[in-house]
Amino acid sequence: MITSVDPQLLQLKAKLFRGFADPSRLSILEVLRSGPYTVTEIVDMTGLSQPNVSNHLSCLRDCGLVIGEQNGRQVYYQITDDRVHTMLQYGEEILADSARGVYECTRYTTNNK
Amino acid sequence: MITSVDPQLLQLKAKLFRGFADPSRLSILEVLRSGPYTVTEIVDMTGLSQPNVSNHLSCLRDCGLVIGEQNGRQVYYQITDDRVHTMLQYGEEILADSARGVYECTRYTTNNK
DNA sequence: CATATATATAATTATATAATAATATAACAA
DNA sequence: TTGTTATATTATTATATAATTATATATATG
Repeated sequence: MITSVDPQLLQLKAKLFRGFADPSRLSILEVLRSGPYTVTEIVDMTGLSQPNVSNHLSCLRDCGLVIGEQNGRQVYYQITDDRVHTMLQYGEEILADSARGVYECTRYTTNNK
Repeated sequence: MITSVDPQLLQLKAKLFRGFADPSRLSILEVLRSGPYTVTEIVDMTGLSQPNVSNHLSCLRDCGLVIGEQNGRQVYYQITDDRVHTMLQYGEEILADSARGVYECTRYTTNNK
């Protein structure tokens, strides 16, 4: 066994990607793709409950994917990093391509049923 | 409520990102970053059990992140798409930066305790 | 053919986590 | 102060999922 990678780093990285790995959090990130919004705005735009949005936002904060800035009693959340945008974009593209891939697969592969 | 995004697409995207969102799968992807390997090789390199690796590989296949090519009784797995490499890379970078960000945060922000 | 090897699958169990309901905190307004 | 709004937190429950054990399948070899 050649465990090449630090288990703690793996845990951290997995946690980071978990930020993207839930439909509710993705819908929040999709909203934030177009700019900063308050929690209430996110609640309205996603249709998720307020505590649910707050919980997911705290998860996204912990993952380092978004930051919240308090302004009076509102908190404006935004995506921290352009790479987050890129990853969301790549996610879409890979999905589109792998859907196409599945289709092509039925034409070109030899050993599937 | 302005549900801007198709829930089914969200599910699919979340599923795609789930591929990256587990330490065991990440360790498999890390192995595959350096090229195609058989299941047995991945088992040896990660220290995970064979059925566990097979299960995770089937998950990664479903997510469209890897493909397996059968060669005799071995199956060589490889990453499907360069964007997968990039996303792994970005994951690392965001992690590094957010760690740095947390540090900088204590110096530059005004409204945190 | 019988046996060994490589991989996959199924069933089970333990754990993690998403959603909900209820409540708390904090900022503002009357 | 009291009430209201915005957000966060906590506890609970239901569900999803990772790991394990055992077994199945499929490919090779003698």
